[in-house]
Amino acid sequence: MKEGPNLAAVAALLGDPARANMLTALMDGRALTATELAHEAGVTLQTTSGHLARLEAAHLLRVEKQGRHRYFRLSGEDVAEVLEGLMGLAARTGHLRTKPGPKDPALRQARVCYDHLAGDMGVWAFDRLWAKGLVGGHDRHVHVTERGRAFFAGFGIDVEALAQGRRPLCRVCLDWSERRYHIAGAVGSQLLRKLFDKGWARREKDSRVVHFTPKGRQDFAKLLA
Amino acid sequence: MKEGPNLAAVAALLGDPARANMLTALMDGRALTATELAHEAGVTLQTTSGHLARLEAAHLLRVEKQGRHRYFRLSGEDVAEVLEGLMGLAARTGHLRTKPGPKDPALRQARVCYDHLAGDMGVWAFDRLWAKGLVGGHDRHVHVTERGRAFFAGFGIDVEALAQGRRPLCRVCLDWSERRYHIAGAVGSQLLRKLFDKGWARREKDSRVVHFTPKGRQDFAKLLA
DNA sequence: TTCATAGTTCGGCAATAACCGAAGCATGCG
DNA sequence: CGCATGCTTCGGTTATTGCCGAACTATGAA
Repeated sequence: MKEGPNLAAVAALLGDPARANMLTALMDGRALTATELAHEAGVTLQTTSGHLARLEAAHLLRVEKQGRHRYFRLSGEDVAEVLEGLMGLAARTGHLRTKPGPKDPALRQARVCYDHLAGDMGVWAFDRLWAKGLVGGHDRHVHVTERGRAFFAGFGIDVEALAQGRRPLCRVCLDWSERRYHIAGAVGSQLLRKLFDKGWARREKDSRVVHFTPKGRQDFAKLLA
Repeated sequence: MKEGPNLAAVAALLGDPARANMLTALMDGRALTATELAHEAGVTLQTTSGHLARLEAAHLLRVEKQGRHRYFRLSGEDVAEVLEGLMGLAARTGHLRTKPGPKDPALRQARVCYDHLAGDMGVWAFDRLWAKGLVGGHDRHVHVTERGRAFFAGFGIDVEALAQGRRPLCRVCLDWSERRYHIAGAVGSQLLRKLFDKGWARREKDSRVVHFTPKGRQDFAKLLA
């Protein structure tokens, strides 16, 4: 009758508005304190505390103690991926939160997803990497090609070194606004970092929105032309 | 504070055990009736009805009406993908369920659906009829062609006579094990009857299972070759 | 028409759990 | 030390919602 793991328990955790708000706030990969998350969720601190305990028990969050603060962050990229997927389903049903807020277009254009680039720009970048034969594979199993290694090296990303880490080198992540894949994994993470380092883009404060400078956009386009 | 679509509403839908069981049962892409889903979920039909209405309203399910049955299926691959992702998170926490149960292979191969042939054999027969140009049309509106009339006459089925009756001459029926169409309607009914009359197949007692004799299978294959 | 099956709607009950106030620890600072 | 801050635990209230029995509608078969 029933097959596979019990998804209901996890989904129920994500299904509470307060918890969902907290997780959404953590989608950008930052670590936030319980007090900050309480504010995000719009509930009192003691309520938040209970929620966070449950999320941590389910291994959806990791916590880092630091003095009298406790910093919470998503436990991994896979959590962010599922959250993005759920947003995709929600967006499809027209269940937009309220109306598309003022930040919505910016969010659709470029945003942080965990620690890599999402939105229109993220999907475009993945498309170009693929078209240029810098990443390859089929379905969702993606890898960096030989030519890709050279390309990333030229961009200041040492793929060989990343490959030593435990983290999957290259993954894809489904984009809720574009309904297509963008690049994730260690390479995706480094790619976004380089965009910031080079001054091509910067993060909006307290938001997932990523702003490209005019020149940055131009250079990025040229890079992947 | 809040960015992006409201994932809580969708996640809450997936977070109920009964609904999660229904969705899990639909994960393989088949279409199931409300009664079957009620059984899967372990709740009564009226409870199921409410759940299905909500899932459909959220566009997580699509429904196909067929006679007095309503066949539900996942609305798309993206839904299945999110469910998979949630199972992944659940599995990570060690929330495994009971083992998968054994299926009934005979039922999948050939069975009675009302009064016509379903299962692997039923879908195969419809494919052949279609490929040979004996039935035609598009989408779900199917009719017997001129050549088809001659073919069925040769098999002992008088299409002209059947056309006099109130019952639709030729319909298609969605197959739950193959999740494709097989032939139904008056012609489908007569076809199955002829299979029994000719001794090519027989019904298992108190079951929907249909057993073909070796010779019957051979002759049927030759007929539609 | 009459009967059977598939599914929906309605109403009330019961269990869950989200919420907050208040009190209790723990850490850091002066 | 005393005090403030960050967070957790406890208890009781409240709102939600999942559930089923019963009655109702719709389709099909005889």
